[in-house]
Amino acid sequence: MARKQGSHADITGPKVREAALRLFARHGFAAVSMRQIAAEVGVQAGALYLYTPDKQTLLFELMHGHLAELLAAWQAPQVGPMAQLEDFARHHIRFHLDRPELVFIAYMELRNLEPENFAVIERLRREYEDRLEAILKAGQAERVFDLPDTKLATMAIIAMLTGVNTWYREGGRLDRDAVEGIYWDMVRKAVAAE
Amino acid sequence: MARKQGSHADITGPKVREAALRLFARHGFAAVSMRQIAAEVGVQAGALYLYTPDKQTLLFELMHGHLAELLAAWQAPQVGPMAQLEDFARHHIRFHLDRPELVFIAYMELRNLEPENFAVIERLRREYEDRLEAILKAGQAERVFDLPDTKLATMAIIAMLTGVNTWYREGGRLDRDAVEGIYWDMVRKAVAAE
DNA sequence: GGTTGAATTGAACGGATGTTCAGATACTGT
DNA sequence: ACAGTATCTGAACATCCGTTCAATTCAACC
Repeated sequence: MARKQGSHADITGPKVREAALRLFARHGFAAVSMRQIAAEVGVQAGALYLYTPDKQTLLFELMHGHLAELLAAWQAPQVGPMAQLEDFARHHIRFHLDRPELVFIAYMELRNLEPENFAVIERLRREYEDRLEAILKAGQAERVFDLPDTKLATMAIIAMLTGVNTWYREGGRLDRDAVEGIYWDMVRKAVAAE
Repeated sequence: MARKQGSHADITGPKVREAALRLFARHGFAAVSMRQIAAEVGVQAGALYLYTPDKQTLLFELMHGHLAELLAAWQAPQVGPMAQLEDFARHHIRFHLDRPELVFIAYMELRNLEPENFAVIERLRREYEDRLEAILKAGQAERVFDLPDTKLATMAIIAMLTGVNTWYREGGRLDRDAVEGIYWDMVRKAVAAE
């Protein structure tokens, strides 16, 4: 037996990535075997190697795609620093709540990347942080913000916003818009000139 | 050969936990083998089972010990909510910066806990969150704080404070006291009544 | 209708996994 | 000097791992 009816590369390919995403997020990269991924796709383990050169690349491409999309999805609007920061904060929450599994993997599986791949991912993450810091610096210069250290504020804000993913569940007490508003309120106050 | 000179349980036992801590933090629970831990201790894999019933328990006890110590190490001082919050924030940063490996494991390896162990750990974590929320609620009642949602503020503050561990490195641009002060400043402003 | 080639199987590779345990060793108390 | 026991080794267990590849099957094209 080989090749069941109607099976094609353009169907199996995405299914492999989706299965890997789901399983890596749930059990962790190291704890998931190629055979488990194959079973989820409905295929034998050997067939996976038509779609990825190896397990490591499967992980790397999930992370890389995620960060590339994150960077592509947002550009600072042509407004003042306060409005830019609000746009950034709201967009960050929305984008991350839409992709909980990718976010989880991108944070948790960094140590399972080979050094070369790790460097690529870290560069992209740094790029994202730099965008936020640029806003904070601009606001600091205009005395709209009052921050003792823009780099620390950058890290603090990103940690705080990404933290939403650890507790938010669909259908809970608050919907996304409400969460967005409440978090923006805290960010705004934390950075504002008094 | 067996039992080298001067080896005793009260030496090997802690060494096993230390090796597991170091290796789990660096490579992740699933990626570390009992043989690797044994090699780090300087012993054969079989000997580990004199000190732990299995690998899972080794992980659970590291996490449990960490959270038990976290809860034991801090009690709210008999002062107003603002001073309590400052004490909490500063203590949180200090405590977490002192134990980066335990903190890392306690956040990253939750999914590798068996359901029963997971429930225990989650209960302790929840207890810690509740302490912070109690402060926020008290401050809200006294109108010292102005928060649209104390539960979200709790999660936001903890995420922000714990985030320090992801970037802080000894000997960097800022020392612990400076970081503590800067973060407390942001927390204070974020929750303060305007 | 026969040929070609993409898609997949299933077996195999060497090696690693967590855990158990009989046997060997060295320290402790008498 | 001897016995007893705590500590550890080294081999074994069954099972899993990531990856490769010849053989097979099916769909599309001529």
